[in-house]
Amino acid sequence: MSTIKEVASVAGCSTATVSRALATPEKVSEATRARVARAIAQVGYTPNGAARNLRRRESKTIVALLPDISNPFFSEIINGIEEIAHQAGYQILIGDCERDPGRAEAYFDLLPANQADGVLLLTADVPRALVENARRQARFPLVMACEFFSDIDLPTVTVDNYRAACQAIDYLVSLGHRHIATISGPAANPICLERERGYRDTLTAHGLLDTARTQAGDFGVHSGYAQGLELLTPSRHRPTAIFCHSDEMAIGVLKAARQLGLAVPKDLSIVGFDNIRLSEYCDPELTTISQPRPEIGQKAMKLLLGLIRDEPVERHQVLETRLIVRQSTARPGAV
Amino acid sequence: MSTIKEVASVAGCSTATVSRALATPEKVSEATRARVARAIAQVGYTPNGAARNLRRRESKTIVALLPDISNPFFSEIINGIEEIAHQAGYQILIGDCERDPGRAEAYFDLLPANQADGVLLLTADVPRALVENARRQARFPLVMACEFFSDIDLPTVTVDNYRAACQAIDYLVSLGHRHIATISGPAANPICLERERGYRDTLTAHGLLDTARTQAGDFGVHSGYAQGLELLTPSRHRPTAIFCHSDEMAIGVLKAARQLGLAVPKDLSIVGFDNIRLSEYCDPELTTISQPRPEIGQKAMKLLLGLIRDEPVERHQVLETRLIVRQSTARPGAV
DNA sequence: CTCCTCATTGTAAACGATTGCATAAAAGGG
DNA sequence: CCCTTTTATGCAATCGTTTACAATGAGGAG
Repeated sequence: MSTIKEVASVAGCSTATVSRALATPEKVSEATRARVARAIAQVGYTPNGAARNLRRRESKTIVALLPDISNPFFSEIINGIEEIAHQAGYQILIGDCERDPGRAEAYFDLLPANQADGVLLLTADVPRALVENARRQARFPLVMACEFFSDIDLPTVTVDNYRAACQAIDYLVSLGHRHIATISGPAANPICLERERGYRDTLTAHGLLDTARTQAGDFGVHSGYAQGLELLTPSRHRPTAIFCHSDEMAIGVLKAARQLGLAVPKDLSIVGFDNIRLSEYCDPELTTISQPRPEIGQKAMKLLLGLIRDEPVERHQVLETRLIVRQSTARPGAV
Repeated sequence: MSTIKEVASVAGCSTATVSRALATPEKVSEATRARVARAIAQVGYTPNGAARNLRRRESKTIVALLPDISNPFFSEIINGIEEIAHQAGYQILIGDCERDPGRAEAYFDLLPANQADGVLLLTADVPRALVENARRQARFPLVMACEFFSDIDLPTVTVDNYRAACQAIDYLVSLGHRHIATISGPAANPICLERERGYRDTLTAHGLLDTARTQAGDFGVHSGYAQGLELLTPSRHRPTAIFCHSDEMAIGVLKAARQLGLAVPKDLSIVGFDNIRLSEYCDPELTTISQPRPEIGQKAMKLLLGLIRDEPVERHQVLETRLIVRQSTARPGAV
């Protein structure tokens, strides 16, 4: 509540000196610095952020836009983001956009309003006009992580979704599976398209393309369950393995299989994606593809900082995934 | 990037009029309002938030402090908070404090810095000095949700943890269980103490107090697993039912039971807490206590808004829980 | 002793909005 | 037609910092 003026008068110096004592202590004499420190403690001074932001024309805040806070997949990415952000003195405003696209716009508007210095976009599901508009502005540091736009070249941090899918499918084929289905995320999602491409290319390489079958979900556990029922309901060609684009959906499939009396992995192998914490605690434990989530967050934040500071940056960073084999996969029919 | 001055000059009026056209349109003539609107569109004006915050002495931002973002339990509460907050034109800064208490302090410091107008505390695990200090300040709107301090009277929104526990234990006793153990959250946590009290009182009421046994976890799935193993490893008095203070821990117990060859619910009944989404997708589906999460968030945010606006408020709000019976509970030994 | 440099501090002008007060014009009342 | 009220607008101070620039004094070089 007290201002820099009061500190200055108590310390017996000008406000400029107080300001410098805080921002650039090396420019202030030892003695003055001490007096200022004492005065600050005495009056209980906290610099007014709004005034500082106004004057400095920066907010030390960045916006992280998520498709869905409640998806546990994102929380560890956020942790990575926060770690780097706080080190650099930035705050994070987390925005959830799932409900309506108006939300996203409100968050983007914080940038010209000097309420945010950059945007970290963790979803491609925002009105593209926003993004295109942003790119046109001179100062609008924007980084995408995890997802991306296939036709707009933005700085990105992603994993190699194509290769990850190839790896999963290769593994299933090597176990002897010949009917491998996929439950993907939203059909138009670029990362899902990449994974789908990996899936189909790998099947093709093994001469199995004609058995390909994909259902689109939404990454959520319920859609996994629903699409799982769809795929597994008795038919001529019931798949013996399902590759899911998220662990949550894989857990949904687990329930569908249980309900239909199919044993996992004996009658059905399942591969998930993300390696969320609970994937080790379901029954059977999930074979899945692990993404380096904290690292994605860290790299994305570092990239954004680079853009904000106008430093040269590596605009496209691709991180490694890892196939983690647990108990939800086996040779078809094996005990 | 353009300022109110440019708008004013284009619209041919003073900055005061532009400001009023935006903030209190009814005080500006129809014609001027239109000219201003056109000018704004023409120069692409967005009001500078920092300047506004400085002048208005408010930030339209509130801080929500969580123990752990990655806990799915909180995300729906956040949704409730956001809903109300956005309606009222507020932004939410989500703070994760788990790692170190310094974090919490940094967030609290935003208030005197005019960077936040209030704090929504979703954890009691912050240095109490912060809270006590906050209470002493004149303007420091602070609301607790879910958790609370037993010895500091702050405005709160909670559920009746005592009654919820009673209900769960009553139900287990009514099924015929005589050895009911508990896996609680952190031992010193007030809500856990409440639940523990409900647990013990109910056992006492049924003359079963001597069979009480509690292990402390940390709400996380791994601690449920570890404490589950502890409780279930063969001994003279293996419990036939376990009441867990979170669904995640219940899922951990499920794994422990599986590993020890115990069938749920035949050999062991399990009751969780929170009714997270995945509780319906594990095997067996979890009997649990549902908390009205979005409503907790909404009520807490409304309460905080009331405090910010200096309106009369209901300082302590208690919401209802509901026991949801699914398949993880049964009569002991029943098929 | 003079001049220059450097370290330290102060002065005052921004930053971009909001708003109390004053003023002018229009409307209403008698 | 004059006086009062209302409506619409402008003027200018203000919010609390930061920072370019100027000023001061001390110390060193010549």
